[in-house]
Amino acid sequence: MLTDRREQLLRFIVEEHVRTAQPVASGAVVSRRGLPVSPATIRNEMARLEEEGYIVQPHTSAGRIPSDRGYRYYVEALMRPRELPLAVQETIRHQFHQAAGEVAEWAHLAAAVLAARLSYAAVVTAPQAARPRLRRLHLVSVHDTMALLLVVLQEARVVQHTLTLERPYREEELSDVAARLNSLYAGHSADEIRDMQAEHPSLEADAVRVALDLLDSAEGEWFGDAYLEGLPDMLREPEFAEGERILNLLDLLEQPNLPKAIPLPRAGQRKLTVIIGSEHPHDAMRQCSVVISRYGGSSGLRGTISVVGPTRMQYRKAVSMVRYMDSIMEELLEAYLS
Amino acid sequence: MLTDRREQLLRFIVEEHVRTAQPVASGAVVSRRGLPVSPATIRNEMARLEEEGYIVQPHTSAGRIPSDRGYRYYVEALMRPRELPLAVQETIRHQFHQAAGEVAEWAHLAAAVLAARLSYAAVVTAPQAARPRLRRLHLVSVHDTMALLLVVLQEARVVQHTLTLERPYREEELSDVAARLNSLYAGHSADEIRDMQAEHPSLEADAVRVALDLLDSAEGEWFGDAYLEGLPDMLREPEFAEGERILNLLDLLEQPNLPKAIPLPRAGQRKLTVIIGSEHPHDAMRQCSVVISRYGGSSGLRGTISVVGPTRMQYRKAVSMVRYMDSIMEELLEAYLS
DNA sequence: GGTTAGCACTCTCAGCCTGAGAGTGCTAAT
DNA sequence: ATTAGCACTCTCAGGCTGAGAGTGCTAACC
Repeated sequence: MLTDRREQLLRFIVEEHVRTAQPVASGAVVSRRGLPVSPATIRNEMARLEEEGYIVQPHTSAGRIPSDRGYRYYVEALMRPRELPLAVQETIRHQFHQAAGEVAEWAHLAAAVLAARLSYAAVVTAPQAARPRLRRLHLVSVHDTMALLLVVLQEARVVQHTLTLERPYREEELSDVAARLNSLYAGHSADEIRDMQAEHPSLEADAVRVALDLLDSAEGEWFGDAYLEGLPDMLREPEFAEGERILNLLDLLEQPNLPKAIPLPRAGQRKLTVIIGSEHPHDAMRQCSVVISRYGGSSGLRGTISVVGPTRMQYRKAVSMVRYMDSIMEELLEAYLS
Repeated sequence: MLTDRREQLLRFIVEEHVRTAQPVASGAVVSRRGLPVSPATIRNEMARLEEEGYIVQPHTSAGRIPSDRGYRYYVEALMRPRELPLAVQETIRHQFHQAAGEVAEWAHLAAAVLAARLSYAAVVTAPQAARPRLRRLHLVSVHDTMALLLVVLQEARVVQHTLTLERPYREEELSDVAARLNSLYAGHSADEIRDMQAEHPSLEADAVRVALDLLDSAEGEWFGDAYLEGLPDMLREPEFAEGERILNLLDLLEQPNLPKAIPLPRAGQRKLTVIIGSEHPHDAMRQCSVVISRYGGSSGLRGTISVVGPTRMQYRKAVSMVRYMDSIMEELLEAYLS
């Protein structure tokens, strides 16, 4: 445990460094806080904090900056999370009211709002059933020998695939096929459908096979519907000034790589998790911190909300923003998809 | 017009500079080509090319690099475009055979192939009707007071929106509504539907209104369905080493800004267009060249294929790749959507 | 014990100079 | 028209320097 004064000092160093992106010097601590002690005293305390690994010196004649361990201590013990101001809550809520026209749009908007308010990158995944269920399917003719199969999942997500027809079908025939399959399978998961073991004539069999494939590939929490916003904002932070770093992160944060970059917190863990710098499994992320939260669950639908910034992140603001977006997504789920 | 020897020289300078990313020196020209003249002769010729604006010297003691005007001359007169080797054509064709399951996937795959083969960024837009037409619509219940409206466009693209219901509807009621609207409106454009001026009861009216909105917003060639691949590859070219440049391009090439970055060639222009460096309207693109082509048209469906790279681009390869992808997209359109 | 004044020490950073190397332009001869 | 020869210009990496920042240590102090 740290003494009270050292905690205060660590807090100040973290917050000051986050603000200025510069090392914090002993003199600056005294003058900026009007303390009744001399810089030398602060230096002694700093030396102790450094011994214990909470802060480091970039070089001999620089001030101190927090280490990842220091940030961790700050997040755990010193941060004092705060609710978002009511006015901000109102504004955000209003934005969602305007645009709540579509489910995937929720996630997109959530990411955009997070990114805009924090100037970091934000990733939000659309709500997804842990075990995807078929809500309804449709067949639409697009060509003599081709039909479009639309699969609407429980969570109002639509996935599609084309089917090759072995003979031309009229639009009504296709509707009939879809209706028949719906009456059998609507509301069921892939496994349940497989268990039914029904025999189908050719086109129906094709449709069922493809629908099952689509259901299967809709499983897994990350894939398919993650919205990333604000990446350039984050990359403008001074720690990423070097081109090579930008490119590494760019590679890593492209859609298909997201799961590698941001590991999902285990289901058992508490709702909101912070991953700081060297705690990341992936090298390129070692200069970043992530605040991530899972929403949903009660309704069977889940998703994640996360913010990616430099380790020198405004943790308090990021945490309260993520918490709030989480609650908004929960509400929307509750209201529209239960 | 340039003398024959000066043309040869310009061609060599362009191709050598593209290969090495370095200024080309008079000595290098002689030794790398085994010419029976001395470097001094080359220098005299270079001085002439420079006077006429085809090449420039980064500084007094450097070799020459092509100016934008030099690249332009190269593209117009010296490049000798070539068909893609048959083996490559085969491989690519094969990839499309494998994955031709979905229309939007064509565009995505085309972008991915271009990016991978050229190591530049590629943008391909999915085929879109100039005047969008409704192929079919569907209504799916997702909640007591909410339904999902699916609008399938002529080109087998699906757009969706949710409707708020003023009372609960059964699934069959929704199907009936959709069926009625389909029998009236399937195959028509937004304007035609508006002209019919039909009166509808509440839910139907809502559905029609939203469907019209969706049809309207599906208009315009750029918006909605552009696939961008390979951006990091391009940004690794040495001309973009500086972080600030990367960020500017990153901002500009994000989905919503694409139309600003890559202006569409006018319909009247010839099929394939090359835009070189300073010819770009947008500042941040002045170090880039774009090879862009429009595909489709005959079937009423259109889209664009483009490659974005540094001005120091492998124009010949880029042009032949874009040409070939264009022909592939045409074929697919012809085969599946006519 | 904790605190502090004083000071030597270390390190970075920007500016400047330097020599090597690259490649040119010019001149005069062919 | 070509070219050998040479002076010239410019970049680049390396080394040096002085200013500035901030520290750690010591010895004195409360």
